[in-house]
Amino acid sequence: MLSVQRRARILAILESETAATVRDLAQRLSVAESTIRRDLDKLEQQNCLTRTYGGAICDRNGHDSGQRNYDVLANTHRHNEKARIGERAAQMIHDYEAVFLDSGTTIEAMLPYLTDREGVTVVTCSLRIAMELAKLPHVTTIIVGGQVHSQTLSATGLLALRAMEAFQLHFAKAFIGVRGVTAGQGLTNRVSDRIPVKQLAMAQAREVIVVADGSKVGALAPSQVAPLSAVDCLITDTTAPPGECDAIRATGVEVLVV
Amino acid sequence: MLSVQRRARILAILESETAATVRDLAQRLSVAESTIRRDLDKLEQQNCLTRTYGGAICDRNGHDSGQRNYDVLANTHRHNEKARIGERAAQMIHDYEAVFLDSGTTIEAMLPYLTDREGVTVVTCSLRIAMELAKLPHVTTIIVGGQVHSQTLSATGLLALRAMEAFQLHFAKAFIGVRGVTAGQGLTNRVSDRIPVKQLAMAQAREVIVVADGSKVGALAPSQVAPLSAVDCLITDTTAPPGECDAIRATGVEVLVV
DNA sequence: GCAAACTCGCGCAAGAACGCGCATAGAACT
DNA sequence: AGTTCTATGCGCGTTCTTGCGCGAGTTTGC
Repeated sequence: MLSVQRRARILAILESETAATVRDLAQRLSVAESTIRRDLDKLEQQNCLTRTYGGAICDRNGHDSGQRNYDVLANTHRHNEKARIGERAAQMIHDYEAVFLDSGTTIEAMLPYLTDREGVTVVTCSLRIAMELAKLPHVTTIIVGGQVHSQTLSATGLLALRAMEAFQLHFAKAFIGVRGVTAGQGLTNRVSDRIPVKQLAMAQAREVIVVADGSKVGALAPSQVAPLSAVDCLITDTTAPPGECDAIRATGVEVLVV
Repeated sequence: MLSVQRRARILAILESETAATVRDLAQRLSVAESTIRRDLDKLEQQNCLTRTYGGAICDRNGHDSGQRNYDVLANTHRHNEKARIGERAAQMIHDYEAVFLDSGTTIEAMLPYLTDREGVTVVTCSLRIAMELAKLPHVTTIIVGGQVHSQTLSATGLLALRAMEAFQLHFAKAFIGVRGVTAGQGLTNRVSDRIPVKQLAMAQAREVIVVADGSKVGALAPSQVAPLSAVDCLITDTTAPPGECDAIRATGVEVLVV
């Protein structure tokens, strides 16, 4: 076996098991422990893993590890809810459609359920979503340009608007994530130059679908993104206050509780 | 059997099995190991594969983890050279400058040396570079929009051109990576819709810096990106053929060998 | 807080792979 | 027929990888 192959296997093992000991790797690959140590050193130099005493841990998602920690911390107890919302939202994307995907963890929860789509065109402002989708062979992925927002890793600002205008894109559906949804104030969000991007995407879409976990329903954020009249469908989970769901439904928005 | 037939079989084997040893290839093709080594050298020159100690791995790999493997495996023995090129190139970026960074592993090697810059604006078509740079607080990162190329994870095509035009950006310096640099044919690359993006970035830059490891110097790829007259500086390593370096220097390009 | 067990880094030696020069064989050209 | 050129195989010195042993450093458990 080539040394590069052995290193690739080490990475593969680490990726699937997150961590491994030097001894275990040496046994599984039938080489001396010192060889494994040398391999781990080299791979660490290339930022592929992080060396620890007695083994190594995976660096996969190195760039988004901070974000991922954030995700994990913020959403541990809601993980199942988000996955269900993502699955339901993904069902609304049909083969050969063009859709817009906003940035955000709830939108990202759709990605695992898009692997079998054919001929779908996805436009997104999220670098993370774009990188994930680029793996799928039957999906055309288009990233919106613009200034990169370091927290959300998405394209924002005036340049993003200009890029979207220059692309002259139209979507069958736009999937939007927000911080708050209420019957009275509609969609609200933190003050951010990501808001105009959401607005433009909604304007260019035939159908607007908002995804929001239960904690967002009835919540109010400082800046209004759009009134509910601009929304066709809201997908949320069973932790959403039923009263608010009914009130939103009364404005003509289809509310799906999963 | 003709030598070209044998090389074609080597490529076929590599493509289906990703990697192979010199010994294995010699046995399967019934020739001496030295012959296989010569074949692998030639095929590497043509960027068809990447030589490793004891064998070779395939360059053209499927999507999935192909890119990652390519990065990790292909650059093991060149790691130091690339890092040196990256360091030297990064030195050319000064505080409060606006620069364009192309996609590619050699360009990515610049990133570790940009952590202490102040007020730099970086425009890039590479999702990976954009994600890395977004971590840096004192750097403004702008991603070019467009269709995402799955192998390189970069924005390409007509949409990328439109985005760059809409942004109306100008750069102090553009850092470009290519597959081949020769005194006669200038910059050459694989046929790809990434080429117009490189060309536009070069046109918008006051100074064009090409980064290319030694294997690219004197190498020829099928499609011309630009003549050398469009280039101000070439940064390469000591493995570059000195004769070609001199010939490139004679055309007025500053050649830095690190 | 200390000892035992474990892990690490380093140097060394054996074996594998490499590059290079040279000789041979066949093809192409004169 | 002779010459030149290219491709191939072989031998040899060099370089690289790997495994092992040992002293030093680190973790664990009492």
